Amino acid sequence: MKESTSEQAPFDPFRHFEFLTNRIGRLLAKQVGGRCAELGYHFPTSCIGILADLWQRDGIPQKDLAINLVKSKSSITKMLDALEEEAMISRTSSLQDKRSKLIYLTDRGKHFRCVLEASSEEQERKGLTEFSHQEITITKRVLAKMYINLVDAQRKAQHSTYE
Amino acid sequence: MKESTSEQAPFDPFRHFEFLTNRIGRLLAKQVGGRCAELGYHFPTSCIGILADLWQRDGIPQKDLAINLVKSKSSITKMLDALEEEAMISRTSSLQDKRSKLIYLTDRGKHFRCVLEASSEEQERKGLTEFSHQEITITKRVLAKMYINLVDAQRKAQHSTYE
DNA sequence: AATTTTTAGTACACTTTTGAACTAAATTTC
DNA sequence: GAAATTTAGTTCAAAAGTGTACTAAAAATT
Repeated sequence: MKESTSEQAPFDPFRHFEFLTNRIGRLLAKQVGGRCAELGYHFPTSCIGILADLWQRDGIPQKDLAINLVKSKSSITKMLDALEEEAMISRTSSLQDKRSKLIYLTDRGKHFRCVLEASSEEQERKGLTEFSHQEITITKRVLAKMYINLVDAQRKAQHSTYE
Repeated sequence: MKESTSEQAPFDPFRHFEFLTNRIGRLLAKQVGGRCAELGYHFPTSCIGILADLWQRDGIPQKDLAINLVKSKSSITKMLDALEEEAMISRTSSLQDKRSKLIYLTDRGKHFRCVLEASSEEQERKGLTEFSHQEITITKRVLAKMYINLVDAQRKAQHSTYE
């Protein structure tokens, strides 16, 4: 079993979060995007991330979306254009801060949540049969915390002057 | 605790793998990309995924890279152009199958692994202090299996005639 | 063994995403 | 409280990624 040569052990991308999350993220996005297209919703797949944030809390400014979704603010602008086109969201200028625009879901945008959640849960049931409930709970908790930590670091880094 | 109104419970993106993996994937990619740039390597961040696969097994054809990385074959062509430019890999026509090109790491490409792995492990140590060894092991195992299942499904779907 | 079909990779047009420059509003500094 | 700095969002050019059409080779069909 043991190699006594000077050869380096083979690299295992599956042991590294950066590769695992990245690839799984794209694979799942593809799945979700495919299902949405079938259901007749026509906006770029990545826009669903914006809706996810709005389902959690409505009426947030674009800069928050950019930070949470890990996208540039110009990307968010374009994605919102697409979502507005499809009547999923509306932009309203904030009264407190006239620079800022608050993003709200339309009824269509709210309804879409039910559609997606249903198909999403079914997909997850199918895909995660090999794992125990506990394993899945732990995995989600670890990932959720990882995400919060990373986003937080990102948010802070934005304000500091990069060395 | 219980809501007796007809209001829907707030959506929690953190409970869904598609959002968690996608966002964490992009956050980690940003980190890794930043570190590589600092070290003087100048190719698009996503190209590191190609190197990761080659570190695991050298001399594989482009189609395998496309499937494993969840990218189109045209993307892989462009990424390999960039990596070749930076002298990280070389393309060799396969003798068995003259259509196919096998991708090999150069010495520079092999060496880069050590550079990245070192900085990657340090980063992970810092980022995962709150979790037990067991939690991390479970999370990685679940993700690794998820990835294998998803990629496999993808590979099969390619061969079937899409309804 | 000639013809058809499939497969691996490239080329190019098109979409998505980004970075840099810009506008307008808010905040800070003096 | 006027001037300088920072911040939120848009615009536009450029980069990264994809889909379609293509070439050449392999495999399957006849």
